[in-house]
This record gives sequence, structure tokens and C-alpha cells, in this order.
Amino acid sequence: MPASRKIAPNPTDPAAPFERSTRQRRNIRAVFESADRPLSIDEVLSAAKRGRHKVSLSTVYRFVRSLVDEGSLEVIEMPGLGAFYEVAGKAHHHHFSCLACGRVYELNDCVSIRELALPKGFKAVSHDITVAGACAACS
Amino acid sequence: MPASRKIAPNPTDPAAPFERSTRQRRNIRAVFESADRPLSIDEVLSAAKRGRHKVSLSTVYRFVRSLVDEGSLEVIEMPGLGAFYEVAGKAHHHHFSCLACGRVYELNDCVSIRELALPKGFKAVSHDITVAGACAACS
DNA sequence: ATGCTCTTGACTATGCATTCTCATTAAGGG
DNA sequence: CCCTTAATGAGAATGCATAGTCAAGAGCAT
Repeated sequence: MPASRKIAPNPTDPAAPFERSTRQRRNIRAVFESADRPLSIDEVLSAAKRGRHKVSLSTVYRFVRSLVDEGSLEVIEMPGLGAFYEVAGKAHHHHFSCLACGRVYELNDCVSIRELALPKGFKAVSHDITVAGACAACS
Repeated sequence: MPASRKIAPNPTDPAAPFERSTRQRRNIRAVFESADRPLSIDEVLSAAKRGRHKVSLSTVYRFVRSLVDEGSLEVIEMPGLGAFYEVAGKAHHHHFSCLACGRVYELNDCVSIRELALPKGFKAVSHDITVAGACAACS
């Protein structure tokens, strides 16, 4: 197997396999780019299925995971609702979950937490605020 | 089966079976009463095992569930950590999770959220704040 | 102490989310 | 167009939390 067989080197890790741009991957990427809110795996799957090409649950899990691993997506753990994914690198913000439709929204008007009165010796590293209720579409 | 066989009627539901006071139940109740923080099932189990009588995982799950059903305990879903249980009826408060030891604490100095600037049409029903970091014992 | 029956413990089973397997499909450099 | 090999789809497999099963054990009214 001559070196020339290698299609293209991966700039970040030459040992890593080349990543091909497939219909499914472009599709899934587009779903996140056009989404204005964090998505669950099932939401990604059904949105991707609306495209012209078939996409499987396996592929969604696989590709979402690799996007998380490479840092393009962030995982949001919603209490009781499981994992949601949103494009990484956004400004600090929190989330709203609609009790009726189950969708999760970003709250960009960030509610700043004033000095958190933590017990003696406790050190805060991060905080999360989740508001639950009814979204505009459901109320 | 004469009616006199019935040990004692359950005031809330006469058809429900009488609940016996066993060592295990007293033990589990005591664990929650002496705990100053929400406990996971595993924490309840190991704390209960420190007593003089044996307790099984099944019993912890069963009894905790019945305590939740009867309203004596509340479930706290901690993002990524699963379910924790705390005695019900406490004043509104939030939680702190230690990234080092995994314990969850109550934050009684409640951080009040000022008017949450929700998007148009959104209605808040509840909110949760979770602070993560290092607890006094771990920092 | 007795006996009825609720509880327990030690499994096994279920539900669910996620990952793995592998034969088939298709990127894309040459 | 060819060929190598990564990617896909379908389903099986896994991992984990929780619930169910049932024989043995233990409250508690009598």
C-alpha cells in the first residue's frame, strides 16, 4: 500500500482517517446550522429524514458523537430529558424546556446570577439555569 | 377472612395494604432524616448498610419509591448524575453538585432569579439552578 | 406464642439510550 | 472510470437504572 493511496491527510491528526463529505453528514450539519435551539438525537434524526436522502439512527449517533468529540457541538444534559446538542462556542446562556412539546430553547437574555452565596469552603466552577414552562407555540 | 384480620386501615386508602414498620424501613427513613443533602439510591444503600441490619438494593428502590409516591420524598434530577432524593416540603432552594466526590448539596441561600427575560409568548412554570464545583470537603 | 400476610433479598427481567458489527454503498484521488 | 476504503443502514449487543418474581423471613393483632 503506497503512501499515495492515502486520499488526504488530516491536518490535526495525520494518523486519523480522512473524513468524507457524505450526503448524510452534510444533511446533519445543515440541521444544526439551521436550528435555533438545542436538538435531541431524535429531533436531529427526524429533521434529517426530511431531506431527500435516507439517514439512519446509527449515523446520527455516530456523526453527532464525532462532532462533539471534535468540539463542533456541545452536549446539554437536560434534567429528566436526556442529552441535547447545540453548536459549540456560543456565548454563555441558559435553557428553557417546554413542558408541552418537549423542545428546548436557548435563553439568550442571560439571567446573571449575582454572587452565589455558597457555603463556606465551596467553590463554584459553573452553573446552569433551566426554566421550564410553555413555549410560544404551545401557550 | 373476617374483617378483624385487617391489622389497621390505611386512612388515605382503605383498600391499600397496611404498611409495617420494619428494621429496613426505619433504617432508610433515618438515613434521610439525618442526611442534610439529597441522596442517590446508592448513597442510601451504603448508608443503610452501615446500620446493624442488612438492606438490599431492591428494598431501597422499593421503599424510596413508595416514599416518593406518598409524598414524603422529592426527586431531584441532576443533569448527568441521575436521580437524587430529598425530604419533601422544604422551602424553595437549589442544588450544588461536587465535581470531585459526586455529592449533591442544598443551597439554602437561594439565589433569587429576577424577572426572567423570556422570549415573547413563553411562560415560566418553574426554574432550577444547579451550581457545580468543589465542596468544602474536597477543596 | 400463632398465624396471616406484608416485606425482604436475591435474583431475573425490562426499558431505554447508546454503541457495536458487518455486509453493502459510495466518496474521491488517480 | 477504477479502486481503495471510509461511511452507511439494519439490527444485534451493551450498559445502566429501575422494576418484577417468588420463596423465605418477620411484623403484629389475636
